[in-house]
Amino acid sequence: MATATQSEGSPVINRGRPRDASRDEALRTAAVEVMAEVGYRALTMDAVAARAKAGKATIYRRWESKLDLIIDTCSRLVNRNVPVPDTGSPAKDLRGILRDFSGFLQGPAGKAAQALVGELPHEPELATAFRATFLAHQRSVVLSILQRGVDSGEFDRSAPLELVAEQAAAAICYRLMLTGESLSDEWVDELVDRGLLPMLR
Amino acid sequence: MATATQSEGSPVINRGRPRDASRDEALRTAAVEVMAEVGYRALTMDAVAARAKAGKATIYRRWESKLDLIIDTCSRLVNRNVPVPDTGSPAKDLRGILRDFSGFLQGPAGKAAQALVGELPHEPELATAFRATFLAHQRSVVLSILQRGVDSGEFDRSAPLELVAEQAAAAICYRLMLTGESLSDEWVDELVDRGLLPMLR
Amino acid sequence: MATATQSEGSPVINRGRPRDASRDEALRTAAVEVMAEVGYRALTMDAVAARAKAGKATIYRRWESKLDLIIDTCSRLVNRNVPVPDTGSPAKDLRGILRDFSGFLQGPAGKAAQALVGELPHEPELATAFRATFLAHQRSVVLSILQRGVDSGEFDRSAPLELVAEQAAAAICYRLMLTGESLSDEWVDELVDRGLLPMLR
Amino acid sequence: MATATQSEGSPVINRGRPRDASRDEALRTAAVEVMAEVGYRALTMDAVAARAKAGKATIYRRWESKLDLIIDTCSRLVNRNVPVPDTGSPAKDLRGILRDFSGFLQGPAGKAAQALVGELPHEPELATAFRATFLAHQRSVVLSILQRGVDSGEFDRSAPLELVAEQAAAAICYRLMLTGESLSDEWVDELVDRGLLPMLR
DNA sequence: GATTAATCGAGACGGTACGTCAAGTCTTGAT
DNA sequence: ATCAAGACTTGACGTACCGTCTCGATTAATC
Repeated sequence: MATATQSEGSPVINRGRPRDASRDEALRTAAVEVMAEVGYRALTMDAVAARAKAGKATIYRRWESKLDLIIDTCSRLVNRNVPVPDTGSPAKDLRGILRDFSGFLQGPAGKAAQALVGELPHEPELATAFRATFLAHQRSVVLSILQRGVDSGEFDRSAPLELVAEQAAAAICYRLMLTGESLSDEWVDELVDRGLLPMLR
Repeated sequence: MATATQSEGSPVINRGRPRDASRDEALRTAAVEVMAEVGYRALTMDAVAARAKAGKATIYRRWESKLDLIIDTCSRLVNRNVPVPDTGSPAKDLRGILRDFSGFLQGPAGKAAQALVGELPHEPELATAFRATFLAHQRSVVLSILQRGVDSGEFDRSAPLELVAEQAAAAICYRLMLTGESLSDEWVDELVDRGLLPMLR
Repeated sequence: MATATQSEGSPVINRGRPRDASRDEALRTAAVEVMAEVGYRALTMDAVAARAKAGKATIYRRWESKLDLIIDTCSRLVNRNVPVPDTGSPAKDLRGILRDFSGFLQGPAGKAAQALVGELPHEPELATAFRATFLAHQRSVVLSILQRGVDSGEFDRSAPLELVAEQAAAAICYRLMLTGESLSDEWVDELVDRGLLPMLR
Repeated sequence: MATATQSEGSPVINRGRPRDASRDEALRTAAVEVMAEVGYRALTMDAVAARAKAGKATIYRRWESKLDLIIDTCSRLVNRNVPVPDTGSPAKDLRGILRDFSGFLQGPAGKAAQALVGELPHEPELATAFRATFLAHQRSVVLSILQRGVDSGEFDRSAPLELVAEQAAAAICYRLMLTGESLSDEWVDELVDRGLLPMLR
């Protein structure tokens, strides 16, 4: 999988005109816009290039394929700095972080994620990257909150934390991608109170 | 959305050679086979036509597009007669039906469903059909089992049945489509025992 | 090559519904009309069938192919009864018959003939039929007039009659099909007086 | 009608990769070959593309249609440098140039020309181009020889030169396209001696 | 300051699939 | 057996997109 900028400290000195970093930005922006408008399937490299007023070669110099472009673009959307709430109440923190995720996923990142799901079974690299970026971070954050609850004695020591984290993510993704219903704060609260907390005793 | 055979009792007399129903069958079979081999993205109408020894026009006479063909084909896969278990133990029934769903979704139908998810946001008709076929039936079956449990007093009267049914579907879909982990019977049992039953008291 | 009506005195008695002869007429009329409107290339069997309110099978029961239909249809246009003029003056008769041919060829028959020319090299049967119908009759009529002139002593005994007849036909076809200029009576007269008569002394 | 290469001195600067002129050549060569093998009707763009190892888009970038491709290709065949004979004897020159034309038209160019004739009535642009390329040059060359004969006093001053030139072309085209007889040198000589020279006194 | 080499936008290139259309055959119910 | 209607297979059509390539023109680091 290609990356937009070579980050290894190569001993080879770079001769010639260096890449214009502003093109990276313009291309990723264009990709997100086109993706949001027409979806993954109907997104064409020509359209992205045209929107960014770039040549197609400029795209392929940075990313190996349409899929690669989209994965990289979406990853950057996801890898933002989420301030993990720590109010002293794990239940409250859980509601907080899931509200945050829900809100975030109702934006372009959610649409992008959904567009990629259909490609996962036949694109192993994509699947790996997708799980590493979209799923892993969310999961670890939720798990840390759950663990904090166990440590403080608020949650049962023998509660299936992994399963709870998975159920939290599953509920959000199901609504987002399958039923298409909105991820309102009220719904998140009900999910936590009546769906997740019972699993934690 | 096109349907392969007009079923309404139309007052218009049917003139000309009627559609060859065996072609419907052959085309749907070919579509499933090709889909299973190469996935949705790489499935081509030419390939389906060739496999069914049919002309492309014969496909387009029945379905408007590749998507339409796949939706219809998959819907028929899903709408099978699931014998709803009734052992007297709602918990057992729940495990049974979810095991059944899980097994079924690990076959071609599951792959097909996943392939369609990415198209939902930009294809309202597809979304409607998808939810009506893939989701609604599963949901109603689960709900009927839950209700039986409430009626028999085994489940709490105030339990959030809708939410439980949603969580059951969400868990399965999340594993199937997002994490890609297998839907083993053991996992289903754990899901029911530690994820769903706690929500029912 | 098929003919529209079986003319051989077959001993086989005809069972079942006999062919509707009025359909022959309707189909030929439709063929001429469509041909005149869009030309040979763009003429479709569906269009002819639709115009004649007939089924395609009804056409193919009578003619083997599109080409066959057109050849047969055009032949009937050409094989009309031309009253060969005989005024006592062979030169006058020549002008008369060529004026007649010219006028006739500016109608649908001329368009049809032109449409067929492009097909001749790769359709030997068509070529044979074309020459037998479109060319042979015209030629024999002209030749008979020329011979009459020789017999009466008005034309030279050693004149190349075949060549003259060919030049007459060539001139008309060239204008009709190649240059597209009109075949006016004045032009025909000039052709005869300054082109053909000098060849006859 | 499209032309393969823009030749006007356009003020617009040429951006992007320029057309590969060698593809023009390869495509025209392929077109002539396929045309010679199967004729105009059976010539397919796919066949031409395959023979030239080109994509279909590369053809359609240069020519609007099959017809356009063939017209352009044939025009180049026709527009060769014919050395107009000048032996001092206009009659001899006339025989020479008509022998040359005849020989040339029995090759691929003649077949191509014939294929196009049937399209002329319904394709005004084609007709114009056809007349400008196939007919005009031939005609002017013949006329120049005739004029030379008039100037030298060998041909009558009041001879209908235009008509003679037209008859010459008509005779050749008629044999080539209509009767299909061969354009032998003997026949050309007879045409000149007994058909054309008598018109010139 | 001149040279060098990789960049840039633009768009042509071979290839593949698309969805449409026509030719000629076959199948229905009705006459 | 005929008729109109229209479904059927086959195969070409002209378009669109992918990923590569080639052009003239920048642009920065090296010489």
